[in-house]
Amino acid sequence: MSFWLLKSEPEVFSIDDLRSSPRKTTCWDGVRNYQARNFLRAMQVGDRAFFYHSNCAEPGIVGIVAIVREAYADSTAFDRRDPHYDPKSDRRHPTWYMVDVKLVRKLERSISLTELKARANSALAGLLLLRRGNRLSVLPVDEHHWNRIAALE
DNA sequence: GCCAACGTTGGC
DNA sequence: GCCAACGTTGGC
Repeated sequence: MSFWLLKSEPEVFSIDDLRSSPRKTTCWDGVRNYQARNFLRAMQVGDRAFFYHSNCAEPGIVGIVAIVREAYADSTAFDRRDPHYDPKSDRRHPTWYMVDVKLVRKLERSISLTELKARANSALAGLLLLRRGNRLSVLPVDEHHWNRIAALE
């Protein structure tokens, strides 16, 4: 089992939106960065991911999700009217992929980016989320980092 | 709203 | 292949 972190802007899709989704499941579409896409394709059913709120008043980890369907073609890339439309992606050889994720639970207490940063030089040294200039919306998380973060809740 | 960081595009 | 211009991300 591998561990990941998925960013979402809460004004676009929040942890509460996921909680109120049918079967508390959603497809994680719209990823248009090759490195992030490669991480999506490496995900396996049963993997866990932190749900992270970005670009908001208090960025941080707000929940835990499970991967419930492995990577498949992101259909929004084929839809001319979709903001994530990409004419370079074709149905036979898709450029972009998505996975399905299901809510495991919303954290009782969010873990803010500030809190994570406070441990950037100790318990969470090397955490990719804290790397300078990091903008990837899909990131792997080492198991020992996962455990240390989970212990902060 | 600002701006640093980074990815992509396209001319050459 | 280089690199300037441009667009996006995301913290603040």
